[in-house]
Parts: sequence; structure tokens; C-alpha cells
Amino acid sequence: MERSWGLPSGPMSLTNADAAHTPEPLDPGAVLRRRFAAAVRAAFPEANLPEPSVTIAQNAKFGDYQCSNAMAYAKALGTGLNPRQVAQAIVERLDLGDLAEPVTAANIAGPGFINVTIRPAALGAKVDAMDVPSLGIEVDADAPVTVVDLCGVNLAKQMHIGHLRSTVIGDTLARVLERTLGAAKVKRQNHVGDWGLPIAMVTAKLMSLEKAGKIDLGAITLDDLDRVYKQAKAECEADVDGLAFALAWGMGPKVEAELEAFNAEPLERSAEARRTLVALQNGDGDVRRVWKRLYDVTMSACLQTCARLNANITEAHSAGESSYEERLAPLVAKLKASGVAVVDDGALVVRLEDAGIAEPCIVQKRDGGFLYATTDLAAISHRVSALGASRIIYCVDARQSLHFRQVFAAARKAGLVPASAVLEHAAFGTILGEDNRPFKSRSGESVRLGDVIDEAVEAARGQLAARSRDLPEAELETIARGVALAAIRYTDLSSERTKDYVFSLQRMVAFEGDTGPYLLYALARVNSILRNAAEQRLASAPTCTIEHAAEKSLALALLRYPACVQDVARTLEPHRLCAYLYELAVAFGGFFEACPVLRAETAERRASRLRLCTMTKRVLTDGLGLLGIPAIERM
RNA sequence: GUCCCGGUAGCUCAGUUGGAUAGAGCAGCCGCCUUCUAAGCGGCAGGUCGUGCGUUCGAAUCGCACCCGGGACGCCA
Repeated sequence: MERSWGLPSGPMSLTNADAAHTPEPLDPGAVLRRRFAAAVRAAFPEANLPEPSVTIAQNAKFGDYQCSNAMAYAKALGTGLNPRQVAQAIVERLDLGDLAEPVTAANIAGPGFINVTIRPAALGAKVDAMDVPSLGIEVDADAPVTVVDLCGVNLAKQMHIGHLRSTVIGDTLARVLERTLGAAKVKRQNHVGDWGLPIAMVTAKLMSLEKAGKIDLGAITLDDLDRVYKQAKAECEADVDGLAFALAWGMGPKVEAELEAFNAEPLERSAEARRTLVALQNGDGDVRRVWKRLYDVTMSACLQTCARLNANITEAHSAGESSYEERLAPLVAKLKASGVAVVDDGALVVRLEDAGIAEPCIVQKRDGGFLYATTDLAAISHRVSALGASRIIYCVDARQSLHFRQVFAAARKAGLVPASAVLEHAAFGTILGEDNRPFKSRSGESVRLGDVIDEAVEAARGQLAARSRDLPEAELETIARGVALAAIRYTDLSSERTKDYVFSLQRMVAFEGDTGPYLLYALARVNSILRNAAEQRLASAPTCTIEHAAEKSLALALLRYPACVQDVARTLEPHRLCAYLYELAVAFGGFFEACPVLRAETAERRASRLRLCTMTKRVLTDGLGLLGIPAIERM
């Protein structure tokens, strides 16, 4: 699989004493992993055992963390030691310092699980250490430049529901990578479908409409263009297959004549579109002017929709297929000259059998035209050479999986990318309607993204109005937009990326349970405490002291944040961050109920809890930010 | 036909890469607001992890076969 940017878990190096010199991680799990690794090395210095894994205990009665490797080690060692004896040997050499309660034979359970309970005192210090600008998320200074291909709008079309996932998932992955690789290392690329016959077809139609005085290009909207596109497409549709069939099977002059008459108009339109395409490619001034207007109107509207989704996608991130147009012929010539591409049935293809792909990648049609794949190859080349990319992540529908396998393999075969470059398709599933077919409106048209956002805002406004007390109208509107945005993005991000899901506005804008609004609500409740504390001039403590079980759960949840973000960066799976933030919000919910802050029993306890609240606010705000969900003060 | 996804509670989904009694949310039932936002919290109930073999101390997770659903497969993008 391509998706394996992270460190592979190989055998431990016996000489590597890294643990002693690098700073101790905030994440207790990571610290434990190091300590366990050291203990394993000490216990079995001769054996080349895999790294131990220390995971969060599934059941609180076993403690906070557990190591389950003793069973596997016993087998790998082959020394006749049973798993409990192996666990015993590890435990005897385990030094957990003051992080956890001492681990003894009593902590070895079942076949050989080693259970660890974190000390509350150590947790407080860890949370304190997390109170730095990075929140403990380390930036990989050696990271390669990474391109995230996202959004992918097309000229003369409103953004529709099919663009939601590419935009939201792509934007989120970019945000996470910006955090873990450094903002300068991440380059977003909106691959705009602004070229080819369909675009020429609209352009031709626009020109004729303008000539007839039926439209004013200066005042035209994307909705107008959308209509013109559909009209032009319908006018160009010809029963070409039917005619070919009739000719091939000699169905007689009458049938042929009928079909030709039926096809005359569409054929003329298609010819016109092809002429327009040639004129466009040759830089014809008037065609170019109309095309540019088409481009500007579309992009202006689409980028506005992106902004409504809080996706950081601008004109600067957008590269039209047109920008690669002049590179296509040289590229294909090079592929042909080097023998990478060969002629097959009149078309030029790159054979990929040696890469395990039966279907070849077609780079030039029999009629000399270039294809989707050709443009993608040119884009890869550009991204590597001009943008300096060593890694390109394509946030595109899973149905294009074969296409990308072909393009990636062809790019490697042609040497367009260094062998070390990583090309990965961060595929996502389709948004389906209630009928389990790709989501369409009742009339069979694609559902406009702008409409979905409008409906979500309206639903959120209704819910807020029904529940909220005394919010001024203006603030209610702002909050409704924020809640709707949280609902939309969280819904799209919270299930596994590669899976399809059935669209349901009602479920999307639900306020209860595992939803975006619930996370905002948790934040609103923290903010409420902090606001009241500020009004009463109550200060938080410089360090927090963990005493109550709910405080401990909250602290443990907070400390998992940096590892979670790194995990998302490694796997490119945003739903892990969603699940984490939900668990954090749940932990805060328990804390909120069980641990009064402003009315705490002592001033010290109150100050300490205020600090926990501050940290919860920081992590929630930061995590929501990575999901592209702006924080709100109240709701 | 070949290849790629998926199948876990009534519904929508997780499951930390093979660990202990499979977890959440919604829907249902029972409790909790004179106390920091009840959009919440606590509890009950709900399961043949598609089916069958296999691998091993241990399988929702790995392998094989089959069933069901979706998708992609040469000159569209």
C-alpha cells in the first residue's frame, strides 16, 4: 500500500539508546512505550523482539494502560518461558518513575497482560507541560513538501454535493499536515476542470447567445452558466451510436436518413464545439475573452462556497487543467520517444502489467486528443518539478481508484517522479441518497452545495431559537452559521473516509450525541465557566492537581491529543480526530457534572479546575480548528 | 468475466493494526435542573461481528472458499 508514510515498526535496535536523550513525550502512552521497550531490551538483550505496544486499557478496572506483548514474546523467544514468566521478567526491569503506580507481579493479569495505572500527581505535571503553543504537537522539520489535491471544481457548474467530501476532507488533511509538517511544507491544489470539449461547448454556446443579444456576459451568474451548460450539452447529444449501428448493419437508407436528419443539428453543434476548442487552444482573442469570463464567474462563486465551508481554498491554490495544456504534447512525445508509451489500436498507451495493472493508461486518443490521465501526468510533473513536491495526496472519490493507480504507475514508469516520491489516493466514499444511489435531488439533478449549507443553517437556526434563552438576533444568526458548519463538516469527517454514507439533513443537524454541535456545546460550557470566573476575578492555578476520577479521565483525554493529531497525519483519516474530540467532550461532560469549578470546596481546588478548563478549551478549540470548525463563545 | 470497496445492536457508526466481558450515538425505558448552559449527566435493555472452514494461548481483526450489497474496468472527466 502507498499509505505508509509513518515509521514502520521494525525490530528494535539493540544499540540505540534514543529514549534517554530525546525529551519525554507528553503522552503517557508514548512514555510507557519507551519504558517498556527499555525493560524488554534489558530482560532479553539477545533477542530481536518487535517493539512492545502499550495501549489504553479497554476496561477501567484493569487500569489506564496495558501492554499485551508478553504472550507473543514468549512464543518468539522459544525458550520455554511461559507468557506470565516473560511478563514477570519485563516487570522486574520496568522503571516507570513517578509516572505510574509501581508495577509488580500483582499487575500481571490473565495470560500475561501487564496493567499500568497512572499516578494522578504525574498527570497534573503532564497537563502543565502541555500548556505550550504547540500543545505538544511536534513539527517534523525534515518533512518533504506535500501537495494536497482537493476540491476539483468544474467550469459552468455550481459546486454540488459531490464536491463536499473532496473539499472538506482535503482541507482538513491539509490543516493537519500544516500542523505536523509545518505550514510552508503543505501546498493545496484545486485541480479545476476548465479545459476540453465540454468547456469549449459551453463557450461556443455563450458566444452564440451573446451574439444574438440574449445574454449579458458582464452580468451573468454561475446559475445562468449552469443552465447554459445543460442546454448546450443537450443540444450536442447525438445518437452517434445508433447511426453507426445502422450503417454497420445495413438497416437501410430510410433508417439511416432518419438518423442522420435527427443527428444533423447535434452534429453541427459538436463540430462547432470542436472548432471552438481549437480556437481556444490557439489563443483566439474573442473565444479567450468569453472563456475567461466563464472561468472568473465560476471560480468566484465556487471559492465563495469554499469559504462558506471554511475551506482554505483560494485562487492561488487553484490550477486549471488549462495551465497544463501546452505541456501535454511534449510530454506525450517524450513518452513515445522513450518507448514508455506505445501505440495500441491507434491510441497511445502506457502498459502497466509489470505494475500489476492489467488495463493500460491511455495518454492519447486515436484522433490525437489528450485525456484526463494525460493532464494528471502533466500535473504530477509540474507538482514535483515546480512545487517541489515529494508527496502528493489526492483527495478524490474512490470510484477513481483505478484511474489513479494507472496514473501513478505511469508516472513512475515514465520517471516523472523520483522513486522516493509518495503518490497516494486518499479516496473517499460516495454520498448516497435514501435509495442507496448517489445523492440526487427529486428531479434527478445533483444537489447544490450552497443549498445544503442554506438548509443546514436554517435547521440550526430553528433548533437554536427553540432552545436558546436570550440571544440577540444577530448573534443567533452567527451561531446558527457556526453550528451548521460544525454539523456539516463533522458529519462528513466523522465516519471512515473510504466508506459511503447516506445523506440525511435531519441526522446531520442533530444537536444530541456524537455530533459537531455537541462539541461546540461542550466548548460553550467551558467558556461559560471561564467567563464567570473572569467576572468574579478568579485566577487559575499555575499547576493543576488531579484528585477526582473525573479530573483524571479529563487529564488523560487531554494528553492524548498530540498523538491523535500525529495519527491522523500518518493515516490521513480525519475520523480519528473526530472520535478523539468526542471522547474529550464526553470526559469534560463527566467532569462538568461531578466537579464543580466555581463552587469548588477550596480555593486551591477551584484554581486547579479552572486550569483544567483552560486546557480543555485550548485543546477543543485547536482540534475543532483542525477539522475546520471555528470555535464559538456561546450557544 | 476480472479487479477494488463494504457487510458489527431496530437505525447510523467506532473498534487504537491479533488481546481480557465487542463499544458509542440515535430510537426505547428509568432516574437527575432553587447550584458553573438539561443541546447535558447517570442507569436499563438491545449482538450467531454475512456464512463456513482454517491459522494460535487468543480472531470482528489474519488466510481460503462461498453468500449479499456497491463500485471500477481503452479512446468522458
